[in-house]
Amino acid sequence: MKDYLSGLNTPQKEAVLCTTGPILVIAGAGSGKTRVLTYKIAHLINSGINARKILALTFTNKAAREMKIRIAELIGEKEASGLWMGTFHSVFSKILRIEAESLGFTSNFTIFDTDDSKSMLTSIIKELQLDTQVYKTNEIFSQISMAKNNLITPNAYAANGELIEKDRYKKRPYFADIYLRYCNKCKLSNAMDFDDLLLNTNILFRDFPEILAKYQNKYSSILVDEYQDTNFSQYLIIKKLATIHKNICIVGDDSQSIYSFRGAKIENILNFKSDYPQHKIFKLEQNYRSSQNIVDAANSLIEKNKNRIPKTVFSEKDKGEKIKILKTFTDAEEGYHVAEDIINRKIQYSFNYSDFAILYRTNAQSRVFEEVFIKKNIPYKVLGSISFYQRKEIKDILAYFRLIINNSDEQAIHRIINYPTRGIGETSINKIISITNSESKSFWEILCNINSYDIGLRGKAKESSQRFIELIQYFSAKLATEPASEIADEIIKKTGLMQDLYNDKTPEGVERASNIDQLMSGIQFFCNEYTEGTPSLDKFVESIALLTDSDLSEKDASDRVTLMTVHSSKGLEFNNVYIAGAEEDLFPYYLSKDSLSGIEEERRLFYVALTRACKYAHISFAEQRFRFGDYVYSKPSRFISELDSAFIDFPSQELDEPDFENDDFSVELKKYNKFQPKQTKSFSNTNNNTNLIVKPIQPAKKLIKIKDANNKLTDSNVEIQNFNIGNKVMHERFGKGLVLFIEGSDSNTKITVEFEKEGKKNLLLKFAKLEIISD
DNA sequence: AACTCTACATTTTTT
DNA sequence: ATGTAGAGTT
Repeated sequence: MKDYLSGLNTPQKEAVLCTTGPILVIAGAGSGKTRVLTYKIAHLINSGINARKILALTFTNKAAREMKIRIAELIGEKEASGLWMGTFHSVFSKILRIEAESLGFTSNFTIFDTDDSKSMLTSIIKELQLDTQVYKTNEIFSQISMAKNNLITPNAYAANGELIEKDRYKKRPYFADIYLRYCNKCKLSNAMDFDDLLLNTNILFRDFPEILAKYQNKYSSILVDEYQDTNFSQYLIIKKLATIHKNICIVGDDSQSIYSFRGAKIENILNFKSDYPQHKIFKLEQNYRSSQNIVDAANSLIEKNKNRIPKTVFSEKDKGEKIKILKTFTDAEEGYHVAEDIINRKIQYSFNYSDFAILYRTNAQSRVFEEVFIKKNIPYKVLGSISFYQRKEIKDILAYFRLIINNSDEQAIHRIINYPTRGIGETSINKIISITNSESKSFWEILCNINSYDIGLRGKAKESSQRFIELIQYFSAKLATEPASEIADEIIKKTGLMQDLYNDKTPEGVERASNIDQLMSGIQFFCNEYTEGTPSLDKFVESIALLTDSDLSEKDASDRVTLMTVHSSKGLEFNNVYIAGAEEDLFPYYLSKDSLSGIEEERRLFYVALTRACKYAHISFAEQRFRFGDYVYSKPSRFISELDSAFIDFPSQELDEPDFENDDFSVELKKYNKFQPKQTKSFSNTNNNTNLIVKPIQPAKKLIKIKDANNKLTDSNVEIQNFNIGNKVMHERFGKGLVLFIEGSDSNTKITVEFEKEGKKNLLLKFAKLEIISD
């Protein structure tokens, strides 16, 4: 056994050695949080606690895996083997499989992924004949998700007058019906979505005290990582499990709470103290990752947040370089200069490409970097592109697997009942669905008893559905005895899927075929590694249901620059970090700007981005960015000016008053020659088709008002955000409209203007063509 | 059932 | 710009 305490500083050591009672570890960025957690678990086991009695919850599979390995290294594989460590979803899905019967599920229940949930919702909305423009699948989905994460079941929802009233106000009075129907369908499918894994755990613990007691006694120590990102549902599970022993250790950093859009409640960590009055707090404030400059700058930013636990993160590393701020004219140029900077630094300081990361707010921003990296021959990898398991060909095969494991899985049936084509068309499927609804039976059940119901399927459809059932049953019978690899092999042969794909010689077809190969070898690998009995297909599907993309693309050890969103960078570190697109409306993102909590979360996000850097941080923003097919002008992010200027390297006068009106466009335009005013574009997204007209009022320094087709000043619900023009322009509010001062332009100048229509944020970036008409 | 056309929206995503 | 979903066409 290693001396695992010697490598820890005082607060770390104290946190590790304190093994009983409620413990809150506030772990600043880079303060050795994972280290404390792993050492603490090792210490618990060393001090005689059976690993089986320890429950350690993480937020990613990756974090769980890495920690397990490190614990095994510390205390030996055997001692660590019984440890319950995993994500909330994986741990509680295991418990739910054990206890499934109590809730009316069977242990082979399917886990619906987001796509399954959404497509089920889409079909429900259509069945109820609701307006898809009002009942948008994505919005309904996230509303259901939020309800579930706050433990509001469909019945509780329907009984809650306030919620019902809100829906009525939002013109969506049927939301509760959709929600109820969705839950019923999931149940009929013997399926749970991601949120159900947590919700049903709560229901299980609420309705079956003896089951709750079993697990309360089982886990004598509970540890939770990334507590700031737990939602209410997770919070309550932990709270319930910890009531007996009260040995609960939560680790987190309120400053890094960036997942509220998924229901995470920063209050969980802020309220820990009042939840457990007898708690102890340990603050890890020494940052071992970043230079002083970076830590100090990040502190100066995060201090602007009101809602936080006070702490002072410090670094004892070198002062390091100041944070460099780069302003460019276009996004393309931003990419160019960043690439140059990477090349220079790589040579100057002998860095590897893998020492560099580019962090951005939105995935769409990766493009410009990819383009320039290709041109300049810089190797790179983009994280967070389409997931392997999201691909159609993979999902199709997985649907076969899922249906074989769980015949009730309606989403799986929909996917494959007519793939490959069997002549069971939409009409037949719709007939069955309507019976499914009236009889409250699963799709499969109806299909199996096709003669008992008045379905009216004609000869061919009936015959092929019979053969389809037999095919699935044939495989279902083999589940328990045959290894996954053999069944999978037979499936793709018997169904003709393989044939289809290998016959397709288009580049896409070849790629699809290779993806199938990859899946197959993945299954083979799973079977080879499996040690506890038969590596059956259901075990395989279970093992991948809760995986994400980042769990797969780990092994790539090649030397590349990493491109990813700030969100996915959490927990990682790089010697050189480039934060790109530090512009208002992009970072902070415009949809997050209307509330203080939104802005604070964006600020935390920026804080996370900055604190990924060990030695060097670089922030860039472009004045003009190609977005949604048009050029968009933006101002530098407020977060740049919030950074204490002592730690940054940027001409101060530009920083103080970042406003683009004062820039000389004509010079820039000449220099870059990239600016092309839009020729024509109608205000396409409005119903009333207003033609806006710009009218000069003064001849010398032209004062221009925006008027509508009736020659009236535009009313206040059209707000001009920004504009493009080939001349120097200034603008200011003028009553209901907006006044543009255009210097030296003649009356034929075309200009484009961005609008935001009240209540319709998604119109923010739509352009309208304006004409200048003379008096 | 496969194809083409059109309208539309456009964040972040540990599970 | 780009991707997708739904409608319409062959």
